[in-house]
Order: sequence, then structure tokens, then C-alpha cells
Amino acid sequence: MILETAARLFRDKGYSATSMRDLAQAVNLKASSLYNHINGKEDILREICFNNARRFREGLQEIEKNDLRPEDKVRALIRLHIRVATEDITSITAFNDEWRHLTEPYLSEFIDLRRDYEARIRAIIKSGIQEGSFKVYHSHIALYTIISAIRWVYDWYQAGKSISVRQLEDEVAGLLLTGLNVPVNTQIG
Amino acid sequence: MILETAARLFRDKGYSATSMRDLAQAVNLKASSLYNHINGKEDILREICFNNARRFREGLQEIEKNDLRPEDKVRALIRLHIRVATEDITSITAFNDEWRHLTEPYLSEFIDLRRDYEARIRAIIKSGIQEGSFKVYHSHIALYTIISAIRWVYDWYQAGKSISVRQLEDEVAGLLLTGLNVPVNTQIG
DNA sequence: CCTACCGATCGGTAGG
DNA sequence: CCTACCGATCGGTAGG
Repeated sequence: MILETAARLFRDKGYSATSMRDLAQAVNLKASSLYNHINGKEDILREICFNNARRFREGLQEIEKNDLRPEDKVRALIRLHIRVATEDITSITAFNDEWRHLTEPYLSEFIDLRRDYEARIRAIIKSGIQEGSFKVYHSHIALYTIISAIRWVYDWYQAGKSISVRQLEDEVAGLLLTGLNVPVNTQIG
Repeated sequence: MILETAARLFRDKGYSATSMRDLAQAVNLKASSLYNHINGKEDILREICFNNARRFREGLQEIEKNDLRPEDKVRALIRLHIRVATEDITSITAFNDEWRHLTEPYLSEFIDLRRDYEARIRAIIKSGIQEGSFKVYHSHIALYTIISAIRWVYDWYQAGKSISVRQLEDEVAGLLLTGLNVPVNTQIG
């Protein structure tokens, strides 16, 4: 309860601008009583950040285990990000925006986790380039363009609106894998 | 000088976690002396946010003025975001991450500007879909996938590294317009 | 541009 | 779980 409420406040006001008194009031406690449940403010942030990092890491591990073509791994990765984001949209926002308020040694640990995650995605992209199924780009550019595109889904996708999660997955994957443009030889105009 | 320094601090620590004393020290003043140059802390944030909003708005206006095919407008838009981000990478970070700390009525004004900006990009995408040069997606999905992909370039692009701005523009545009995948009929494997 | 200072609020603790 | 309270720090002002 405290964690979920904190995630919502962190999302709405940011970590630094959320006081322990804000959080206490939101869960109907006095500020001092919070310390029977947690050790300090940063504990909460730490939990949110590393919980979500684990969700992504486990999802990626699952993708790597299966023997898929690079294209299908990227597709699965897009699905993973959309699923994680839509399942717990509040805490994922805090995770994405507020991790930099972690202090050492947790900050470095978090950055290392992220670096490892990105390196593994880069390996997928590189293998696709090598076997000729992906176009030849700088893997750095392809990596971050794709990650950026899918990292912020929670920011604009309104669950329950006219677009289903399935449509969302298919269209984002379609756009990133085959592009916005209609190929010239099949074009109407 | 104050604005540039503040943008850097906001980027590194966040708006809320940056104190006027931090800023004063960074420009070799006492905190109270800052108020001879600015009216208050939020003044600085406001300036950063609306300055950058204007840069994007003017860039988009330029793109709209020229009679380009939708595909080339999207290409120009990608170039615009990359150019803006690489020209002033510090203040663009503060702009992207800290605008929500604006208070009313500026917060609403800022959100309205952004909404208008996005609506105009959506119009470009819709026109491309209508004339058959873009694949048929929900314009909502295409819009935000593309915007997300290009909004965070500053976050990962290291100027001066092995990749030039020109290569960056070409590859990001290539990826978003024609996709990561090699078309099946030209595939090697 | 500074010193001196304001009331408010911060994260957190003592003690019950 | 609470009341009471800590020292530190906040954005900002008065006055020169």
C-alpha cells in the first residue's frame, strides 16, 4: 500500500517534491509512523526501481532462452515492454523518471543493470544484422531508437481506449520492423 | 549564464532537488543576489521550457510551410529534433524532464503548446496515410512511436563520437520510414 | 552585490 | 500507531 501510493506520488510530483508527510497523509498515517514500515524515503525508491528492473530482466531472459529469429526476438521485446508498462503503469513511470535520485552504491548498481540490459538487446540487433535479416545500421542507433520508441508507451497509451493491447503490440512492431513508408513498388499514388 | 547553469543543474539533479543556493554557488554568488537577475526559481524553469517549446514550434512551422511529401516532412521533423537536441543538449533535457514542475497557469499553457505540436504532426501522418504513401496505422500509435523515438536522442547520442549528426539523421529516418527488417524478397538468408 | 534573517518545511528520531 | 521535537535546509525578503 505504501509502495503503490508512493509510486503514484513520485509519478505525479517527482521523488524530490514528494515529502514523507505527503505520503503519510495519502495512506492516513502520521509521517513518523511510516518508519515502522520502511527505513527511509530512499528505500521506497530503491524498491520501485529494482523491482521494475527485475521485471524487464526476467522478461528479456525468457526471450533469450527461446530459439527465435532476431526479428521475432525484437517483436517479443516490444511485447514485453508494452505488457510491463500496461500491467503496472504507475510504478513504471517512477522507475523511468526517478531512478537518478538513487544514491550510491545503488545508483551505480542500477545503471549497471540497465547497461547490461541494453547490451543484450544490442546483441540481438547485431545478430540480425549479421545474418542479413536486419538492415545495416549502427547498432547503437538502432538500439536506442527502438528502446526510446517502446520505453515511453505508458506515457501515451490509454488502456481501455479504442486501441487494444494486441493492436498496440502489432502496430508498434510493424512500424519499427517494416517502417512507416509503403514500399515504392506497391504504392498507389 | 544563470540560465545555462540552472539548466545543467536541473538536468543533473532535477528541478526540485536543485536549491537556489546550489545555483548561486555554481555562478559564484550568494543566493540572495540571484534575485537581482530573476524573480524566482520557477522563472528559470519557465524560461527554459518555453524557449525550447518555441524552438520546436518554429521548426515545425518551417516544415509545414514547404510543400513536401508527407515522407519528407517526417524526415525533416526527425532532422529538426536531432538538430535542436544536439545544439543545446543541456537545456533540452531540463525541458523534457522538468516541465511538470511548472505551476498554473503556465503548466496548462505548456501542455496546450505540446498538444498543438503533436496534433500538427498527427496531421502530417494522417495526410500520408490518406494519400497512400504511409501504411495504415492508428495515427495515435504512429505519432507517439515516432515522437518517442526522436524525443530522447539527446539521452544517448554522444556528439563527437564515431557517428556524425548526418549519419544519425539518415539512420533514424531510415529506420522509422522503412523499418529495421530487410524486405523478404531481397533477403539473403 | 552582500549580511542577516524570515517562516515554512524537510527527513528522521525519541519515547511511549 | 501517536505526540513532540530535532537540526538542516528551503525559497525568498529587508536593508544597505
